[in-house]
Amino acid sequence: MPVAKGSTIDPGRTRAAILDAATPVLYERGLDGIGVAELCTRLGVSKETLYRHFGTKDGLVRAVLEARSDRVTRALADAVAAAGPDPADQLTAVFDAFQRTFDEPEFRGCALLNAAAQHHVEPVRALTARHMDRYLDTLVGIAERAGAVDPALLGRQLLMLVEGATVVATHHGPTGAGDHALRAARTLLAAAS
Amino acid sequence: MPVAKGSTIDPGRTRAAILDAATPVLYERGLDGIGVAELCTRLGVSKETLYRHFGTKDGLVRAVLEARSDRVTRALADAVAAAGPDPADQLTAVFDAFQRTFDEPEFRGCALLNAAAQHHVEPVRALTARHMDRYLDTLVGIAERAGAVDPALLGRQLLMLVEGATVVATHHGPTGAGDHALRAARTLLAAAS
DNA sequence: AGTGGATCGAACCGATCGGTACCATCTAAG
DNA sequence: CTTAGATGGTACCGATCGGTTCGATCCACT
Repeated sequence: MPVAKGSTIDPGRTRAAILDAATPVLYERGLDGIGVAELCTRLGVSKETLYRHFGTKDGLVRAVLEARSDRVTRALADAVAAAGPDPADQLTAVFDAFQRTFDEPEFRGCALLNAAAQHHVEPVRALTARHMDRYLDTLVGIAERAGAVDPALLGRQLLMLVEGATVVATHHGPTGAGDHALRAARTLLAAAS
Repeated sequence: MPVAKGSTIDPGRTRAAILDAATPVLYERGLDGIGVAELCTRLGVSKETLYRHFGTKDGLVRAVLEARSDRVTRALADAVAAAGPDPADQLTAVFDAFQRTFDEPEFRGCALLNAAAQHHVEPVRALTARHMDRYLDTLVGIAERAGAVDPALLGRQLLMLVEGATVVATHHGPTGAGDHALRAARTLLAAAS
């Protein structure tokens, strides 16, 4: 049956729906862990539609990763903004937000880091690098507001704690990872100003 | 031509040679980034020999990862042991050792983390988890010798710095990563005793 | 009413994959 | 010298992969 009986034909919506549906599947199975055929079955679209919208499997992958990076980065910035003016509170907001993702049953590590390890080709690695730059911007901002002597250094150290907590939560268990990293971050913050 | 003209026929040596030669190739290309046929060409062995020794591509992968984890873990423990009794010096030895690997031109991140992200199936993930436990043992040891109030906590925080430094060095550039992480680690060490 | 575009389902394509089989040839040991 | 086992090279197998094509069908717009 071509075209679902009650479905609305709207290319924009179709594209967005594919993106939303493909994101968790590619995250769970890995970029190469699922073929285009099975992926289309799961998404409820035909291969022709997928290829018309994204051209290539890699095109879909890039779109998914970009959207994910945008969403996560925005969520983190929002959490920081909602935490008030105190840099210590902002740090708490950051690591609380990460702990919430660590505790999700589907958590499998940072999607961007996983993607870079899987397709270690330039286009994907560039997205991961940009993702990390965005994190770094947020963290350096906190360091600056805290009056750190070397905000760039403290920001990078905080980035290491964020990424380290993610890795440890992925491979050594999520319990307490956010809190342990937060306590370390507070110590660094207190010592840097 | 079967059997190289001057080669020694010694199954043990052949197996070890395959392991040694396959390790950098699988690291550089990714576990799924190279097929068995090309891999065998690079290693200079026939597919039959490879399959006789390792049974499966996954068997080879597991053997490579185990050997790599053993080697890296031992090198880290040796570096710590050679640093003398001062926990601060031992920390320096740890992060200096990591910085040296970050600076290698072939550096592509932690091989075990990459593997877990690529083949995210249980056998490989278990190896990565064990690898991380080994790191943790070494770091908790340093925390204990430093007289930390909660050595398990400090050890886990140091693990986050180690893994975070690795991730940042991989995706944001190796320059100074080890040193920045070391300074953070020293701060934590000083504050924890 | 009718036209054009979006979609589905399925068949199909060439390439590549992991893995197996076979045989000629060489080494190692008796 | 002989024999058993290890190896290289090559061809081969079935499965799967990303991607293309085609026709039938349905929606959206005029």
